[in-house]
Amino acid sequence: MLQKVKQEEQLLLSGESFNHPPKCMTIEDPASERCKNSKACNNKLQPEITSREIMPRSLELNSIHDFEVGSAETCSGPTNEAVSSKSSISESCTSLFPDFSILRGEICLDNFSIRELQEAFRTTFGRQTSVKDKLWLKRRIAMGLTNSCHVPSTSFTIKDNKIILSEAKEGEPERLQQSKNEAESLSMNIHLINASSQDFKTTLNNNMTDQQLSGKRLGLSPSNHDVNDENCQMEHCAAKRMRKPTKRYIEELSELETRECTAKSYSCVKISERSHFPSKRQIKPVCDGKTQRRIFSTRHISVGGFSFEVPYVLRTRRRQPRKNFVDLMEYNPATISHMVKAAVMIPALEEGSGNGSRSREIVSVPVQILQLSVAGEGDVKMNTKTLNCEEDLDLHHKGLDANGDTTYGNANTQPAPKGSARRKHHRAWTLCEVRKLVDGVAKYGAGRWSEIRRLAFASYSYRTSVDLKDKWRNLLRASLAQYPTKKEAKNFGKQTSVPIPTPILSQVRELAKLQTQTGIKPSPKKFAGRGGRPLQGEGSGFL
DNA sequence: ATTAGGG
DNA sequence: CCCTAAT
Repeated sequence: MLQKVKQEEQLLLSGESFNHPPKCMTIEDPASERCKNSKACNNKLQPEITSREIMPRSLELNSIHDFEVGSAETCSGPTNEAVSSKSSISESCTSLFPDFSILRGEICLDNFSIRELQEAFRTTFGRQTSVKDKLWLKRRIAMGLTNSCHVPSTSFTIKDNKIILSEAKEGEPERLQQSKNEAESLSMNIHLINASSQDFKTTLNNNMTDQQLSGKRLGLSPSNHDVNDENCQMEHCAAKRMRKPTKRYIEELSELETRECTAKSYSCVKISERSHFPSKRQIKPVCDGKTQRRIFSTRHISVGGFSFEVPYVLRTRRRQPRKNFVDLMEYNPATISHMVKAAVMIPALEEGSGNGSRSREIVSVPVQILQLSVAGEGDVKMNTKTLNCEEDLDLHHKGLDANGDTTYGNANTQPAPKGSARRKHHRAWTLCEVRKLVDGVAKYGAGRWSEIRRLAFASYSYRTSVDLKDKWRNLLRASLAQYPTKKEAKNFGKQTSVPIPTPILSQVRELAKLQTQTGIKPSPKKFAGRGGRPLQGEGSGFL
């Protein structure tokens, strides 16, 4: 019986044109025999649909509803431009009954040739497509028509991987009450593979006709494992409410898209063309002036209505995506010349926010003037003018120190985006800082890092207590390691970082010894090296 | 949030 | 410096 019906349907389909109502071909129940003739079906449908005109527009207006109402009112009216503008499809749209063929998604689109599908795609999305994949086109069109559809469903359920449409007669309001038997009669052979199909468990809004339902369902059932990534994105955008993507998500997306865009000649532009944002993916490689090698590149991505600029470098970072060119510049100073503008325009995110969030107790905030001067082939010298840096005068001759100290400090006039992660790749410890640290340890004791930071590092907002602890550990190591070898003189000239003066190291040793003695922490083996070598100024009174 | 410790 | 566990 079923076969028979289907065969009939096939026949009808082959004979009929696109405006064949899908309901008639999906009917599996003998109860639907009344619809054997598609014309009859359509004729029946018409009064019902026109009666829908009174459907309140304000009631959950979405694209589909708009569309439906428009179709119902006047078939070629201005409201349903999607229909009326279709070249081949619109032919079937007479003034007598609305054309729901488009809404029928796969079923009716099945009959389209690729060219027609492309045309439909064009009128749906307002742009051309060169895709020849029929399936893809169908799904795209259906998706486009159901995009952002909210599916307020009250009259169909899912059962046995089928969407069971609850509908009594065509368009009767009491279809909500109809018998299950009748409901089964209209069950669609739509398999919802997606686990989210449970979401459809609710029933559809009773304002919808079965045709509309079928259209929606076709659009919404993400049952195809499409290979196309962008298509999947599109689907998700349409099927779910988008949530603001997390940083991690952006990163991963970045990774994915990088692969995608490098592997094949990407055609991803077309996704976002209709977006509100100018979010055509832009690839902006930054090349080294000399080697012309790509160092990094960024491009815009738009996810769920949010536009981001994501450097490809992010792929290598597992967290805390780099937002700041400064970070990159630290590693690729040669690229600075290409990014001076960016460097000037981009605020120092980390310090800006760090100051605000972490150190309220800042007594004196050094005001700096950041000057970028491009010299030669990308060699940039950072000149920081520190107006208020106490006790650092002895270091000013070292560009590195001054640089590491406050270069990216508080000079930003732009508001620092909040929540920007503290990302300090490398900020060399200045002698000043080391002294302060040692002083703090001497005063407050090792281990009370937060206190030291608060009291002794008030003006160094970028040093956290963890930093202090780490530095102290390193100092300790250095002091212990360096002491027996006594070859610090050799390292002195080579080290790029600040060579820690011997007195300080000795002092560190002393302090360490002291700490262990008074010690909360019994770890004598660490400081097994006998501490006695007397040095100038080594006494604890010095700092 | 702070600290300690491994990486 | 980063990360994480422990507190």
